[in-house]
Amino acid sequence: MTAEDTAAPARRGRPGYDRQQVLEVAVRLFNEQGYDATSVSDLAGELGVTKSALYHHFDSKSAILEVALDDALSGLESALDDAVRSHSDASAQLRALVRGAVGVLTARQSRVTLLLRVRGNSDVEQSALRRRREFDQRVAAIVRAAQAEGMIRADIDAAVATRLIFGMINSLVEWYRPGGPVDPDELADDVLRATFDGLQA
Amino acid sequence: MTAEDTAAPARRGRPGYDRQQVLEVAVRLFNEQGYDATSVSDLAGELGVTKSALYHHFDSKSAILEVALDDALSGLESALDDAVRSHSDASAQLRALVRGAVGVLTARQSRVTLLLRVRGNSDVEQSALRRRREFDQRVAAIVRAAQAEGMIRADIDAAVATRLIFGMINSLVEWYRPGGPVDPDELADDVLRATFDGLQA
DNA sequence: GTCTATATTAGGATAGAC
DNA sequence: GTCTATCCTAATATAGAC
Repeated sequence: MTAEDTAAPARRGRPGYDRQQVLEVAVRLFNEQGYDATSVSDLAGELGVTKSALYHHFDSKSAILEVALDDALSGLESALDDAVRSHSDASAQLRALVRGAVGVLTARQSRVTLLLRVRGNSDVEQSALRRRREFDQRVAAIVRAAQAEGMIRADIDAAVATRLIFGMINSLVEWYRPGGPVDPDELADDVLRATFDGLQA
Repeated sequence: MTAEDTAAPARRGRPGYDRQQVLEVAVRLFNEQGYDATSVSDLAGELGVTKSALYHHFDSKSAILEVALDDALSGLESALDDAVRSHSDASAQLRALVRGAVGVLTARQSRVTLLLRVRGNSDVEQSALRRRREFDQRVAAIVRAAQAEGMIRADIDAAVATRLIFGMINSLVEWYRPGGPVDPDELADDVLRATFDGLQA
Protein backbone atom coordinates (compact mmCIF):
# COMPACT_ATOMS: atom_id res chain seq x y z
CA MET A 1 0.00 0.00 0.00
CA THR A 2 2.60 2.52 1.01
CA ALA A 3 6.02 1.49 -0.28
CA GLU A 4 6.27 -1.22 -2.90
CA ASP A 5 8.62 0.56 -5.30
CA THR A 6 10.84 -2.38 -6.18
CA ALA A 7 9.87 -4.32 -9.25
CA ALA A 8 9.71 -7.46 -7.13
CA PRO A 9 6.77 -9.64 -8.23
CA ALA A 10 4.99 -9.69 -4.88
CA ARG A 11 5.72 -13.06 -3.34
CA ARG A 12 2.91 -15.37 -2.30
CA GLY A 13 3.64 -18.50 -0.24
CA ARG A 14 4.75 -18.11 3.35
CA PRO A 15 8.48 -18.46 2.71
CA GLY A 16 10.20 -16.25 0.18
CA TYR A 17 11.52 -12.91 1.32
CA ASP A 18 13.64 -10.34 -0.46
CA ARG A 19 16.31 -8.11 1.08
CA GLN A 20 13.94 -5.22 1.71
CA GLN A 21 11.41 -7.31 3.57
CA VAL A 22 14.08 -8.84 5.74
CA LEU A 23 15.49 -5.41 6.46
CA GLU A 24 12.10 -4.08 7.42
CA VAL A 25 11.43 -6.78 9.99
CA ALA A 26 14.99 -6.71 11.30
CA VAL A 27 14.90 -2.99 11.98
CA ARG A 28 11.59 -3.29 13.76
CA LEU A 29 12.94 -6.07 15.99
CA PHE A 30 16.18 -4.20 16.64
CA ASN A 31 14.13 -1.28 17.88
CA GLU A 32 11.80 -3.33 20.01
CA GLN A 33 14.50 -5.32 21.77
CA GLY A 34 17.71 -3.48 21.05
CA TYR A 35 20.23 -4.53 18.43
CA ASP A 36 22.44 -6.54 20.76
CA ALA A 37 19.54 -8.25 22.45
CA THR A 38 18.15 -9.38 19.11
CA SER A 39 19.70 -12.62 17.92
CA VAL A 40 19.69 -13.90 14.39
CA SER A 41 17.50 -16.68 15.75
CA ASP A 42 14.97 -14.14 16.98
CA LEU A 43 14.88 -12.59 13.56
CA ALA A 44 14.58 -15.94 11.83
CA GLY A 45 11.78 -16.91 14.19
CA GLU A 46 9.90 -13.69 13.53
CA LEU A 47 10.12 -14.28 9.78
CA GLY A 48 9.31 -17.95 10.11
CA VAL A 49 12.49 -19.14 8.41
CA THR A 50 15.79 -20.56 9.62
CA LYS A 51 18.93 -18.64 10.42
CA SER A 52 20.64 -19.93 7.30
CA ALA A 53 17.99 -18.35 5.13
CA LEU A 54 18.91 -14.95 6.50
CA TYR A 55 22.54 -15.35 5.58
CA HIS A 56 21.41 -15.65 2.00
CA HIS A 57 20.18 -12.04 2.17
CA PHE A 58 22.85 -10.47 4.32
CA ASP A 59 26.44 -11.43 5.00
CA SER A 60 26.11 -10.76 8.69
CA LYS A 61 23.89 -9.30 11.35
CA SER A 62 25.90 -6.09 11.30
CA ALA A 63 25.46 -5.78 7.54
CA ILE A 64 21.74 -5.34 8.18
CA LEU A 65 22.49 -2.64 10.70
CA GLU A 66 24.83 -0.94 8.26
CA VAL A 67 22.19 -0.57 5.57
CA ALA A 68 19.64 0.79 8.03
CA LEU A 69 22.05 3.31 9.53
CA ASP A 70 23.13 4.50 6.11
CA ASP A 71 19.53 5.13 5.20
CA ALA A 72 18.90 7.19 8.33
CA LEU A 73 22.07 9.23 7.91
CA SER A 74 21.40 9.88 4.23
CA GLY A 75 17.98 11.19 5.10
CA LEU A 76 19.25 13.58 7.73
CA GLU A 77 22.11 14.78 5.54
CA SER A 78 19.72 15.43 2.69
CA ALA A 79 17.45 17.45 4.95
CA LEU A 80 20.43 19.51 6.01
CA ASP A 81 21.66 20.01 2.45
CA ASP A 82 18.19 21.04 1.32
CA ALA A 83 17.82 23.53 4.14
CA VAL A 84 21.17 25.12 3.39
CA ARG A 85 20.55 25.24 -0.35
CA SER A 86 17.08 26.75 -0.12
CA HIS A 87 17.86 29.61 2.21
CA SER A 88 20.62 32.15 2.47
CA ASP A 89 20.31 33.29 6.09
CA ALA A 90 21.02 30.96 8.97
CA SER A 91 17.73 31.69 10.71
CA ALA A 92 15.71 30.47 7.75
CA GLN A 93 18.05 27.53 7.29
CA LEU A 94 17.53 26.53 10.91
CA ARG A 95 13.76 26.66 10.63
CA ALA A 96 13.87 24.62 7.44
CA LEU A 97 16.23 22.16 9.05
CA VAL A 98 14.00 21.65 12.09
CA ARG A 99 11.04 21.01 9.82
CA GLY A 100 13.10 18.75 7.58
CA ALA A 101 14.54 16.78 10.49
CA VAL A 102 11.07 16.18 11.93
CA GLY A 103 10.07 15.03 8.45
CA VAL A 104 12.90 12.52 8.25
CA LEU A 105 12.29 11.30 11.79
CA THR A 106 8.64 10.65 11.10
CA ALA A 107 9.15 9.20 7.61
CA ARG A 108 12.09 6.96 8.48
CA GLN A 109 11.25 6.57 12.15
CA SER A 110 12.54 3.06 12.68
CA ARG A 111 15.89 3.60 10.99
CA VAL A 112 16.56 6.89 12.70
CA THR A 113 15.67 5.28 16.02
CA LEU A 114 18.34 2.71 15.39
CA LEU A 115 20.85 5.42 14.56
CA LEU A 116 20.16 7.35 17.73
CA ARG A 117 20.83 4.29 19.86
CA VAL A 118 24.16 3.36 18.34
CA ARG A 119 26.97 3.20 20.93
CA GLY A 120 30.03 2.45 18.80
CA ASN A 121 30.40 -1.23 19.68
CA SER A 122 31.64 -2.25 16.22
CA ASP A 123 33.25 -0.78 13.12
CA VAL A 124 29.84 -0.29 11.56
CA GLU A 125 28.60 1.59 14.60
CA GLN A 126 31.73 3.67 14.89
CA SER A 127 31.62 4.86 11.33
CA ALA A 128 27.96 5.74 11.75
CA LEU A 129 28.87 7.71 14.87
CA ARG A 130 31.56 9.60 12.99
CA ARG A 131 29.13 10.50 10.25
CA ARG A 132 26.58 11.57 12.80
CA ARG A 133 29.08 13.80 14.60
CA GLU A 134 29.83 15.56 11.30
CA PHE A 135 26.13 16.20 10.88
CA ASP A 136 25.87 17.52 14.43
CA GLN A 137 28.75 19.91 13.87
CA ARG A 138 27.23 21.35 10.73
CA VAL A 139 23.98 21.87 12.61
CA ALA A 140 25.74 23.54 15.52
CA ALA A 141 27.39 25.96 13.11
CA ILE A 142 24.00 26.98 11.76
CA VAL A 143 22.61 27.54 15.25
CA ARG A 144 25.62 29.69 16.11
CA ALA A 145 25.10 31.73 12.94
CA ALA A 146 21.39 32.11 13.71
CA GLN A 147 22.30 33.39 17.14
CA ALA A 148 24.74 35.86 15.57
CA GLU A 149 21.91 37.04 13.33
CA GLY A 150 19.87 37.75 16.44
CA MET A 151 17.30 35.05 15.87
CA ILE A 152 18.30 32.90 18.87
CA ARG A 153 18.34 34.54 22.28
CA ALA A 154 21.81 35.60 23.39
CA ASP A 155 21.49 34.45 27.01
CA ILE A 156 21.95 30.78 26.15
CA ASP A 157 25.04 29.03 24.85
CA ALA A 158 24.68 28.07 21.17
CA ALA A 159 26.01 24.57 21.77
CA VAL A 160 23.50 24.02 24.56
CA ALA A 161 20.70 25.44 22.43
CA THR A 162 21.61 23.07 19.60
CA ARG A 163 21.48 20.08 21.91
CA LEU A 164 18.18 21.15 23.44
CA ILE A 165 16.53 21.67 20.07
CA PHE A 166 17.71 18.37 18.67
CA GLY A 167 17.11 16.65 21.96
CA MET A 168 13.46 17.53 21.58
CA ILE A 169 13.40 16.52 17.92
CA ASN A 170 15.24 13.25 18.43
CA SER A 171 12.99 12.30 21.31
CA LEU A 172 10.17 11.97 18.79
CA VAL A 173 11.41 8.52 17.85
CA GLU A 174 10.53 7.35 21.35
CA TRP A 175 6.82 7.85 20.89
CA TYR A 176 5.84 8.98 17.41
CA ARG A 177 4.26 6.17 15.41
CA PRO A 178 3.44 6.52 11.70
CA GLY A 179 -0.25 6.12 11.10
CA GLY A 180 -0.99 7.14 14.68
CA PRO A 181 -3.09 10.06 15.90
CA VAL A 182 -0.35 12.66 15.43
CA ASP A 183 0.03 14.22 11.98
CA PRO A 184 3.68 14.64 10.91
CA ASP A 185 3.18 18.15 9.49
CA GLU A 186 1.31 19.36 12.53
CA LEU A 187 4.03 17.81 14.65
CA ALA A 188 6.68 19.79 12.76
CA ASP A 189 4.67 22.96 13.46
CA ASP A 190 4.40 22.04 17.13
CA VAL A 191 8.13 21.45 17.40
CA LEU A 192 8.92 24.75 15.69
CA ARG A 193 6.58 26.59 18.03
CA ALA A 194 7.84 24.74 21.10
CA THR A 195 11.52 25.34 20.39
CA PHE A 196 11.36 28.92 19.15
CA ASP A 197 8.25 30.48 20.67
CA GLY A 198 7.98 28.31 23.77
CA LEU A 199 5.07 26.35 25.19
CA GLN A 200 3.86 29.13 27.46
CA ALA A 201 0.55 30.77 26.58
CA MET B 1 34.18 12.89 48.47
CA THR B 2 30.62 13.00 47.35
CA ALA B 3 28.89 9.78 48.37
CA GLU B 4 30.53 7.53 50.93
CA ASP B 5 27.56 7.04 53.18
CA THR B 6 28.13 3.38 53.95
CA ALA B 7 30.26 2.65 56.97
CA ALA B 8 32.67 0.68 54.76
CA PRO B 9 36.26 1.17 55.95
CA ALA B 10 37.72 2.46 52.65
CA ARG B 11 39.58 -0.43 51.04
CA ARG B 12 43.25 -0.22 50.06
CA GLY B 13 44.94 -2.94 47.99
CA ARG B 14 44.03 -3.36 44.31
CA PRO B 15 41.53 -6.17 44.75
CA GLY B 16 38.70 -5.82 47.18
CA TYR B 17 35.54 -4.13 45.97
CA ASP B 18 32.26 -3.61 47.74
CA ARG B 19 28.80 -3.65 46.20
CA GLN B 20 28.69 0.08 45.60
CA GLN B 21 31.98 0.18 43.74
CA VAL B 22 30.99 -2.71 41.53
CA LEU B 23 27.68 -1.04 40.82
CA GLU B 24 29.37 2.22 39.89
CA VAL B 25 31.66 0.63 37.33
CA ALA B 26 28.94 -1.62 35.98
CA VAL B 27 26.55 1.24 35.32
CA ARG B 28 29.27 3.21 33.55
CA LEU B 29 30.07 0.26 31.30
CA PHE B 30 26.41 -0.46 30.64
CA ASN B 31 26.03 3.09 29.43
CA GLU B 32 29.14 3.10 27.30
CA GLN B 33 28.42 -0.15 25.51
CA GLY B 34 24.80 -0.86 26.20
CA TYR B 35 23.55 -3.34 28.81
CA ASP B 36 23.20 -6.29 26.47
CA ALA B 37 26.54 -5.66 24.79
CA THR B 38 28.31 -5.65 28.14
CA SER B 39 29.28 -9.11 29.31
CA VAL B 40 30.14 -10.09 32.85
CA SER B 41 33.62 -10.72 31.47
CA ASP B 42 33.86 -7.13 30.27
CA LEU B 43 32.89 -5.96 33.70
CA ALA B 44 35.33 -8.31 35.42
CA GLY B 45 38.09 -7.17 33.09
CA GLU B 46 37.37 -3.54 33.79
CA LEU B 47 37.59 -4.18 37.52
CA GLY B 48 40.62 -6.40 37.20
CA VAL B 49 38.97 -9.39 38.84
CA THR B 50 37.44 -12.60 37.58
CA LYS B 51 33.82 -13.19 36.74
CA SER B 52 33.35 -15.36 39.78
CA ALA B 53 34.29 -12.47 42.03
CA LEU B 54 31.37 -10.48 40.68
CA TYR B 55 28.88 -13.18 41.52
CA HIS B 56 29.90 -12.73 45.09
CA HIS B 57 28.48 -9.19 45.02
CA PHE B 58 25.44 -9.71 42.85
CA ASP B 59 23.37 -12.79 42.12
CA SER B 60 23.19 -11.99 38.45
CA LYS B 61 23.91 -9.39 35.83
CA SER B 62 20.29 -8.28 35.88
CA ALA B 63 20.41 -7.81 39.66
CA ILE B 64 22.92 -5.03 39.05
CA LEU B 65 20.59 -3.46 36.55
CA GLU B 66 17.70 -3.73 38.98
CA VAL B 67 19.46 -1.74 41.70
CA ALA B 68 20.50 0.98 39.25
CA LEU B 69 17.02 1.32 37.77
CA ASP B 70 15.42 1.50 41.19
CA ASP B 71 17.72 4.33 42.12
CA ALA B 72 16.86 6.31 38.99
CA LEU B 73 13.13 5.79 39.41
CA SER B 74 13.21 6.70 43.08
CA GLY B 75 14.93 9.96 42.23
CA LEU B 76 12.40 10.93 39.61
CA GLU B 77 9.47 9.95 41.79
CA SER B 78 10.84 12.01 44.66
CA ALA B 79 11.24 15.02 42.39
CA LEU B 80 7.63 14.66 41.34
CA ASP B 81 6.38 14.20 44.90
CA ASP B 82 8.33 17.25 46.03
CA ALA B 83 6.97 19.39 43.22
CA VAL B 84 3.41 18.40 43.97
CA ARG B 85 3.79 18.87 47.72
CA SER B 86 5.45 22.30 47.49
CA HIS B 87 2.97 23.97 45.17
CA SER B 88 -0.79 24.08 44.90
CA ASP B 89 -1.29 25.19 41.31
CA ALA B 90 -0.30 22.95 38.40
CA SER B 91 1.71 25.67 36.68
CA ALA B 92 4.04 26.05 39.62
CA GLN B 93 4.19 22.30 40.08
CA LEU B 94 5.22 21.89 36.47
CA ARG B 95 8.00 24.44 36.75
CA ALA B 96 9.27 22.83 39.93
CA LEU B 97 9.08 19.41 38.31
CA VAL B 98 11.11 20.50 35.28
CA ARG B 99 13.74 21.94 37.55
CA GLY B 100 13.69 18.87 39.78
CA ALA B 101 13.89 16.45 36.87
CA VAL B 102 16.89 18.27 35.44
CA GLY B 103 18.42 18.04 38.90
CA VAL B 104 17.90 14.29 39.10
CA LEU B 105 19.17 13.77 35.56
CA THR B 106 22.35 15.66 36.26
CA ALA B 107 22.91 14.24 39.74
CA ARG B 108 22.16 10.62 38.86
CA GLN B 109 23.04 10.87 35.20
CA SER B 110 24.36 7.39 34.65
CA ARG B 111 21.50 5.59 36.33
CA VAL B 112 18.82 7.64 34.63
CA THR B 113 20.55 7.05 31.30
CA LEU B 114 20.23 3.34 31.92
CA LEU B 115 16.54 3.74 32.76
CA LEU B 116 15.79 5.66 29.59
CA ARG B 117 17.29 2.93 27.45
CA VAL B 118 15.37 0.04 28.95
CA ARG B 119 13.37 -1.88 26.35
CA GLY B 120 11.56 -4.48 28.46
CA ASN B 121 13.68 -7.50 27.57
CA SER B 122 13.41 -9.11 31.00
CA ASP B 123 11.23 -9.07 34.10
CA VAL B 124 13.50 -6.49 35.67
CA GLU B 125 13.20 -4.23 32.65
CA GLN B 126 9.47 -4.70 32.36
CA SER B 127 8.78 -3.77 35.93
CA ALA B 128 10.97 -0.69 35.53
CA LEU B 129 8.99 0.23 32.42
CA ARG B 130 5.71 -0.13 34.30
CA ARG B 131 6.95 2.13 37.07
CA ARG B 132 8.18 4.64 34.52
CA ARG B 133 4.83 4.70 32.74
CA GLU B 134 3.13 5.52 36.01
CA PHE B 135 5.49 8.43 36.46
CA ASP B 136 4.82 9.62 32.91
CA GLN B 137 1.08 9.54 33.47
CA ARG B 138 1.29 11.60 36.62
CA VAL B 139 3.40 14.14 34.75
CA ALA B 140 0.98 14.27 31.83
CA ALA B 141 -1.85 15.01 34.24
CA ILE B 142 0.05 18.00 35.61
CA VAL B 143 0.72 19.35 32.12
CA ARG B 144 -2.96 19.01 31.27
CA ALA B 145 -3.89 20.88 34.42
CA ALA B 146 -1.33 23.59 33.66
CA GLN B 147 -2.87 24.00 30.24
CA ALA B 148 -6.32 24.28 31.81
CA GLU B 149 -4.95 27.00 34.06
CA GLY B 150 -3.87 28.90 30.96
CA MET B 151 -0.15 28.52 31.51
CA ILE B 152 0.47 26.26 28.51
CA ARG B 153 -0.66 27.47 25.10
CA ALA B 154 -3.96 26.01 23.99
CA ASP B 155 -2.96 25.35 20.37
CA ILE B 156 -0.92 22.27 21.24
CA ASP B 157 -2.10 18.93 22.53
CA ALA B 158 -1.19 18.44 26.20
CA ALA B 159 0.10 14.92 25.59
CA VAL B 160 2.36 16.15 22.80
CA ALA B 161 3.54 19.05 24.94
CA THR B 162 4.40 16.65 27.75
CA ARG B 163 6.45 14.48 25.46
CA LEU B 164 8.26 17.45 23.92
CA ILE B 165 9.17 18.90 27.30
CA PHE B 166 10.42 15.62 28.68
CA GLY B 167 12.01 14.73 25.38
CA MET B 168 14.18 17.78 25.79
CA ILE B 169 14.91 17.04 29.44
CA ASN B 170 15.65 13.36 28.91
CA SER B 171 17.98 14.14 26.03
CA LEU B 172 20.32 15.71 28.56
CA VAL B 173 21.64 12.29 29.48
CA GLU B 174 23.08 11.99 25.99
CA TRP B 175 25.55 14.80 26.45
CA TYR B 176 25.55 16.27 29.95
CA ARG B 177 28.58 15.19 31.94
CA PRO B 178 28.99 15.95 35.65
CA GLY B 179 32.04 18.07 36.25
CA GLY B 180 31.90 19.35 32.68
CA PRO B 181 31.60 22.94 31.48
CA VAL B 182 27.82 23.11 31.95
CA ASP B 183 26.51 24.01 35.40
CA PRO B 184 23.47 21.95 36.47
CA ASP B 185 21.56 24.91 37.89
CA GLU B 186 22.18 27.07 34.85
CA LEU B 187 21.14 24.13 32.72
CA ALA B 188 17.85 23.89 34.60
CA ASP B 189 17.30 27.59 33.92
CA ASP B 190 18.09 27.09 30.24
CA VAL B 191 15.67 24.21 29.96
CA LEU B 192 12.91 26.19 31.69
CA ARG B 193 13.48 29.13 29.35
CA ALA B 194 13.73 26.92 26.28
CA THR B 195 10.56 24.96 26.98
CA PHE B 196 8.32 27.77 28.23
CA ASP B 197 9.66 30.99 26.71
CA GLY B 198 11.30 29.55 23.61
CA LEU B 199 14.77 29.98 22.20
CA GLN B 200 13.84 32.87 19.95
CA ALA B 201 15.29 36.27 20.82
C1' DG C 1 36.61 -11.17 48.52
C1' DT C 2 38.89 -13.66 44.98
C1' DC C 3 40.55 -17.61 42.36
C1' DT C 4 40.66 -21.96 39.12
C1' DA C 5 38.10 -24.87 36.95
C1' DT C 6 33.79 -26.29 34.66
C1' DA C 7 28.90 -26.88 33.27
C1' DT C 8 25.64 -25.39 30.01
C1' DT C 9 23.42 -22.76 26.65
C1' DA C 10 23.07 -19.52 23.10
C1' DG C 11 25.11 -16.84 19.55
C1' DG C 12 27.02 -15.87 14.84
C1' DA C 13 28.24 -18.09 10.90
C1' DT C 14 29.21 -21.84 7.09
C1' DA C 15 28.65 -26.18 3.92
C1' DG C 16 26.06 -28.20 0.85
C1' DA C 17 21.54 -30.40 -0.53
C1' DC C 18 16.82 -29.24 -2.43
C1' DG D 1 15.24 -18.73 -1.35
C1' DT D 2 15.19 -22.15 2.17
C1' DC D 3 16.59 -26.28 4.69
C1' DT D 4 19.39 -29.62 7.87
C1' DA D 5 23.49 -30.25 10.15
C1' DT D 6 27.41 -28.51 12.18
C1' DC D 7 31.44 -25.56 13.83
C1' DC D 8 33.23 -22.55 17.02
C1' DT D 9 33.13 -19.05 20.29
C1' DA D 10 31.45 -16.46 23.96
C1' DA D 11 28.04 -15.88 27.49
C1' DT D 12 25.82 -16.61 32.15
C1' DA D 13 26.40 -19.01 36.05
C1' DT D 14 28.10 -22.57 39.70
C1' DA D 15 31.33 -25.50 42.77
C1' DG D 16 34.59 -25.42 45.90
C1' DA D 17 39.41 -24.11 47.35
C1' DC D 18 42.33 -20.21 49.38
